[in-house]
Amino acid sequence: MKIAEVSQQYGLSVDTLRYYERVGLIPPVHRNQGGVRDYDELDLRRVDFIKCMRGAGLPVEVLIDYMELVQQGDSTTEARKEILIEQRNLLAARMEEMQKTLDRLNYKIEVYEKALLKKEKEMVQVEELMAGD
Amino acid sequence: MKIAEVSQQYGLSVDTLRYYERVGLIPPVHRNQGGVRDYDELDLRRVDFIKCMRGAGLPVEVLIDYMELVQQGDSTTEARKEILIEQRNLLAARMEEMQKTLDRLNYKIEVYEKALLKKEKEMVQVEELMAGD
DNA sequence: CCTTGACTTGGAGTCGACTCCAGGTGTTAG
DNA sequence: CTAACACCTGGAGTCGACTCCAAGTCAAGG
Repeated sequence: MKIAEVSQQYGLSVDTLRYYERVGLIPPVHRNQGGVRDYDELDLRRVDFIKCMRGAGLPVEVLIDYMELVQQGDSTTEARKEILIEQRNLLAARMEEMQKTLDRLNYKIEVYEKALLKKEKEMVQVEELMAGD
Repeated sequence: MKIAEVSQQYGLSVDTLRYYERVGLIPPVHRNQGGVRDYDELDLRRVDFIKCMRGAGLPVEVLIDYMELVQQGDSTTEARKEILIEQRNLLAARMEEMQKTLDRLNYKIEVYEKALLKKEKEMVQVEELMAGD
């Protein structure tokens, strides 16, 4: 699969895909004779993983470290697990914070809704008054 | 309350507090005779609100627009509500994405845990073999 | 009176994460 | 044979959100 198609499928720009590879977020992608990237199954799974992790805000640097360990093989399993655990905990913490913000937004929206309803009622009253009945 | 204390209490740097005010995220804070900021109750509530919203990743620009509407008074209630609804929806969407990532991280961590356990068992077996009993 | 320390401003610098560009190559269609 | 097109590279530019700095002011203590 060539880069344009991958870009389409995963919603990442071709620039971003090349950038990810350049900085080591994704190990060198398979190329055809002409030097053109031709993503295989494994490459795609990596793109998917990185897209997912980046989408949740995990820092590029951390993911680079992680992918480097993956490349180094079985001896790094423990270290990799530690990275994932730390990032999982950070992510959970961020989500809790966001939940509080979400609650606060919902509350404020409710308040606005009530205020708008009240305003509307008043308008009706004014109309009635002006209509004189 | 002076800026250093606000910074302490809310965990925002004094630079950030001044920056927020400069760009209009927080309306001009009350000053004492010497021109030194002296945050009152209302200022603090605004700091708290902005800190909360920024903490969840709402863009500074959107919040500036929102705060501007707040300053403009009651006629902007509807518009403000619309902003909050949109941001609430975006936030909820981001949280869903993050939940998927969280699940994926948890799954991967489990896999690593199992792999490490297996490795350990093998080590024990090797030890037993080498001990010869 | 002078120093110290917390404050002020305007403006420049940094950081993370892309995003864009110029100039070059390789394959396919006319 | 050449034009069009999708790809390539290295490097520069952009963007959002701070963060830092120099130079100045003011209030309190020695």
